[in-house]
Amino acid sequence: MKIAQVSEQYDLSPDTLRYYERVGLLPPVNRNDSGIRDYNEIDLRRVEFIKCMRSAGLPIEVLIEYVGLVQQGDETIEARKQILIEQRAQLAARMAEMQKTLDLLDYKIDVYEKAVLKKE
Amino acid sequence: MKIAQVSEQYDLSPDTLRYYERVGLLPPVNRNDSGIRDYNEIDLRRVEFIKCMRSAGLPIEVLIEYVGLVQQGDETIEARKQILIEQRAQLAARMAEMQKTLDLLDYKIDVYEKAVLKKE
DNA sequence: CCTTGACTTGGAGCTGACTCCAGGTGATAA
DNA sequence: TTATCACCTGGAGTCAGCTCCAAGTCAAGG
Repeated sequence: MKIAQVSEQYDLSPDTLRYYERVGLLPPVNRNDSGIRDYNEIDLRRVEFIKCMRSAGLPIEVLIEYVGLVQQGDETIEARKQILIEQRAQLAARMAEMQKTLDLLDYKIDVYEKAVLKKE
Repeated sequence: MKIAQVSEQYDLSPDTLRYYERVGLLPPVNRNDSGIRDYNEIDLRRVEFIKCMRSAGLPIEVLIEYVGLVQQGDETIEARKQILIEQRAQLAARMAEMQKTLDLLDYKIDVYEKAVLKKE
């Protein structure tokens, strides 16, 4: 699968896909005889994983470390697990913050709604 | 209340507080005779609101627009409400994305946990 | 009187994460 | 054969949101 299709399928620009590869977030993708990237199933699963993690705000640096450990084999399972646990905790903390903001927004919207009704 | 105390109380750097004022996120704070900022109760409530919104990722530009409308009085209540509704929706969407990622992290952590147990 | 320390300003610099661009290659279509 | 098109590369540019800095002011303590 060429980069344009991957780009479309995962809604990531070709530049972003190449950027991910460049910084080591995605291990080098195989090329055809003309040097053009040909993404295989494994690459696609990686792209999907990265997209998911990035969409939740996990930093690229952390993900680079994680995929580096994956490349190194089973010795690194414990280290990988620790990274995920740490990131899970930070993610949960961010979500809790956001929930507070959501509650405040709901409250304020409600107040505005009542103000609008009163004016009418 | 001087900037250092506000900084401490809300865990925002003095530079950040001045930056918020500079870009119009915080209306100009009163100064004492020496030109030093003296935050009053209203300022503090604004700081708290901004901190809350920013911690959930609402863009500064949107918040500037919102506080601008607040300054303009009751005519803008409907517009303000619409901004909050829109931001609430985007926030909820981001949280839903994050929940998916959280679930995937939980699943992966569990898989790693089982892998560790098997090895022992 | 002089120093210290918290404050002021305008402006430059930084970080993370892309995003864009110029210049080049190779396969296909007219 | 020539033009079009998708792809390639290295490197520069962009954006949001701070963060830092130099140079200056002022009040209080020794």
